[in-house]
Amino acid sequence: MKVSIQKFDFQSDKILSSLAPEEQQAFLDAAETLTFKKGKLIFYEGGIPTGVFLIKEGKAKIYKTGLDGKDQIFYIYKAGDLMGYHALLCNEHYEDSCEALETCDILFVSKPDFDNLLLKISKLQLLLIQNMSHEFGVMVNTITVMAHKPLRERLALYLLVLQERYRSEQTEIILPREDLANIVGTARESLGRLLKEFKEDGLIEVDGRAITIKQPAKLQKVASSEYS
Amino acid sequence: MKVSIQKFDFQSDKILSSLAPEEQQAFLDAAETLTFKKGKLIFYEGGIPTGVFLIKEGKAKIYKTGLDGKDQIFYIYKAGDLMGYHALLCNEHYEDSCEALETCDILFVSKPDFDNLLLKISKLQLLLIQNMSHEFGVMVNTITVMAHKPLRERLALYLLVLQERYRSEQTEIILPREDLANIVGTARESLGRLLKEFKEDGLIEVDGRAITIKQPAKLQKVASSEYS
DNA sequence: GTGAAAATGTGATATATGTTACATTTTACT
DNA sequence: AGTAAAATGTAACATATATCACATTTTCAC
Repeated sequence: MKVSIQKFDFQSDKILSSLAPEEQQAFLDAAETLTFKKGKLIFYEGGIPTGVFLIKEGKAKIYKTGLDGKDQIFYIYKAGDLMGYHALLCNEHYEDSCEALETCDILFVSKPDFDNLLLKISKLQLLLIQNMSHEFGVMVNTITVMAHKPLRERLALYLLVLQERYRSEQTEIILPREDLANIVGTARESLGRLLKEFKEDGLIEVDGRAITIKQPAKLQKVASSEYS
Repeated sequence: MKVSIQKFDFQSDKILSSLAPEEQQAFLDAAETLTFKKGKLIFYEGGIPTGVFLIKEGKAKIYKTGLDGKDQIFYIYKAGDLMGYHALLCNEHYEDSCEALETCDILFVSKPDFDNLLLKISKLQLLLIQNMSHEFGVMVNTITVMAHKPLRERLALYLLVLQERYRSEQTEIILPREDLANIVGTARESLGRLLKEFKEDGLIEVDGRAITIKQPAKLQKVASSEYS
């Protein structure tokens, strides 16, 4: 059975984009713009949430550092995505950290202002509910993949997922090997070996850090445990 | 660093129990009672949600079947827990399946009735938001554990988690080995071997299917990568 | 209670992936 | 542009865990 890529997409751009123009404007009015340079932390595990973040420009990774010091990356947010609202909404400390992968322009709305928006824009609560219940399904799929799929299939799958997420902006996947390894859940060295194999099989093309998918259909098959 | 058990608990009993008595009554009034015998499916992956479920009596597992035919269990729900609302709320098909682990008495509220409750009980939306954002953190932790922790630590952790969840009703963990393996994310045989080790080390006691934790503190250490 | 079916225990074996160590290349800062 | 620091490639090796095959026990239905 084919694995569907959309089942790994949070659709975090849908919350804001589903609001009416004047409601979106209310959000913009409440926001201030912050800039995070590459490598800077936007929020971090254990920290206390003070608001929500909307990426205007750039990409950021959400991850968690395990006891062994290795990171697990759950998601790469891109321009248009709303993020950092989970811990805020349940009044808990952040369970995860968020780091800018490149220079990011970010709209920040403080907790009081966001609470205000929640009251003023009745639809917003419903959109959050819809989005988080969708995210739950994504997490369920992610856990299944991590726990059961062998590395080769995980890599094939996540290459497709990343490609899809980057598609609107660029055709290649540009990401440090270590980050890619931490998405797929493996060691940097094992990742390298497999990338080489994929390259030799003509599934992808590699140019330094940039990975281009050449045969998505075949990659799909690998991701779905159907390889010759 | 110590792994905290509560970070793996959905707190799915909190939604209903946080409502005022008359609001809870409204829920009860909208519900009908269904009984599922052991092994029966309450809902299943790919199915279309028609309502939500509250367990009155019994336990149920939420799981997903991988392409390889092996199940991954995410959660064991028990009496008092509300479940099955994610797919309903985002208008998607179920991503997971739910099966009764023992005979379950379940309160079912149909989608139209639940929508009604959402309108009538303003607090309910907020409680759902709070709960799902909390669940997100649990999922984040679960993925990290699955991707990074070795089997021994995962088993120690989940024994503690299960013990905590069962605590109010019984002191032992009673679960088929296969289910336990599918929670921890391993093969039945590997699980068996490790249980034997734990038993020999005096960490647990095993009597047929029943597992009793004898040294929770030591198990904690194993779960936290601190074993001698 | 009894027997068939299911679940569990056990041991041998295979293998995927992590680990270690180091050479080489690329990146990014001044 | 030059250089130190970071990232990546490579190979040998170690090992945790899956797999397979089968004996044994337990469970459950009749």
